[in-house]
Amino acid sequence: MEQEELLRSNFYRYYSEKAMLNDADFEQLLPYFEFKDIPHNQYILRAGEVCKSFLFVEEGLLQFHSLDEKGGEHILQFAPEEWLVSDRSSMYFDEPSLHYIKAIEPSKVVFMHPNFFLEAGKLKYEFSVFTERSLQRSVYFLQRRINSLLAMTAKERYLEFMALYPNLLLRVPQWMIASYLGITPESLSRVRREIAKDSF
Amino acid sequence: MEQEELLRSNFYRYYSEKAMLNDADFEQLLPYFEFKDIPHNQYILRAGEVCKSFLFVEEGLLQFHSLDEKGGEHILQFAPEEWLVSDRSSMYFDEPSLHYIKAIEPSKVVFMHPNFFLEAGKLKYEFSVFTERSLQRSVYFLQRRINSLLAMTAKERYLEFMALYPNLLLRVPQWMIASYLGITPESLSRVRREIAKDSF
DNA sequence: CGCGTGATTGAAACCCTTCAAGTTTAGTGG
DNA sequence: CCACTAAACTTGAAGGGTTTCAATCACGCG
Repeated sequence: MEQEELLRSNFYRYYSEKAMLNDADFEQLLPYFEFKDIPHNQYILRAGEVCKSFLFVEEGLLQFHSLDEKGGEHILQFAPEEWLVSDRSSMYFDEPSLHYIKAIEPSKVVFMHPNFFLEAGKLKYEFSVFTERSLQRSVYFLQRRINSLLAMTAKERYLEFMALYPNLLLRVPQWMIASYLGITPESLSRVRREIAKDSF
Repeated sequence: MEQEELLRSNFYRYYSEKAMLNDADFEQLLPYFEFKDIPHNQYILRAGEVCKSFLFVEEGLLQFHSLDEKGGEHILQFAPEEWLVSDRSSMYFDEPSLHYIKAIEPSKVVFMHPNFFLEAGKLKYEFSVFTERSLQRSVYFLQRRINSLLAMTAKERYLEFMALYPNLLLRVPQWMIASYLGITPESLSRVRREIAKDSF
């Protein structure tokens, strides 16, 4: 890719701001990342494959999901611009993934080789700190989600979703949000009617 | 504590086996950990407090849970012998916890100061690798749990629980397992009857 | 226009909860 | 060792929330 394109990217801006990587660092790291365009509905990872990259979403929107034996799709995570997604455990333990990663908008994605993190950590200590923080934060969000699924009704979970991800409400079809919340599209439709009624 | 007691502990055996720490290393790390006896039903962490330690369960059984506004208890994790538990995000981001940690058996617990991990990592590279692995694994289990809550019925979740934690079945009252599964004790009772019926 | 996808609505079925009994179990003190 | 008690577990009936299936509506696009 063009040097100039890199400098303009969210990817560059994100890691230079958050983790203090500079031009020279990116130069060094060139072997460990690659920009790719992913068309709408294209899979990046399928169950059974071993996940080989961390994905940074430069543009667009990805989803991370599983399929049950009846073919039902269960969305574990949405990843819009500036989000990282991957199947950490498949990658880390070199085991076949149980999950899928798919572009639900035409997307530009940075594929980061696992060594990207190792090498970037060597270049800047701040990078390791930032990476560690990200991992801790993702544990926090996972726990919070479990707590919501254990303790809240569908309506409460939807209200929480609206508060946490207001930007996704506009971009993601309702049936996908329903899948994320663990309910059917029909139920979500009724929940929304309830909420609309409440606000009078 | 006695030197000899340390050498006999699960804590010592665990980290010497898994992370290659030796006697001299433990000597160095003495300022960063402390054994405590926790009686049955005593809290180690309450919502609103900032979590200050990682806990290694030497003996006994801890639970990590939240309370909803109606006083309902929702168990996020059980921690039997040789398990680590803490509120990572409260600790890492120095924020008040939303959770509770309580001994549900008389327990012996090793309180590990956050610097334990920093210092142990300096002493043995294997320790950092092992710690990183543990964190990745815990992300894996959290994701798996979310997937179960999204995709499975109560019965399926209980069968999964039996397969994953057979030893806890004997030690934990059913109403706590129900809380972990996100159902009422009555429902779990009926689920169990169903399963018993199936096996004829 | 006609088609396909997503959203809504209705009715019945299902799963799970709630509340209110019982029953069993484990622990305690006499 | 038994009797008593409290806690845990079970069971039933009624109710609520969600799903399922089918039909309808709304919209964007060739």
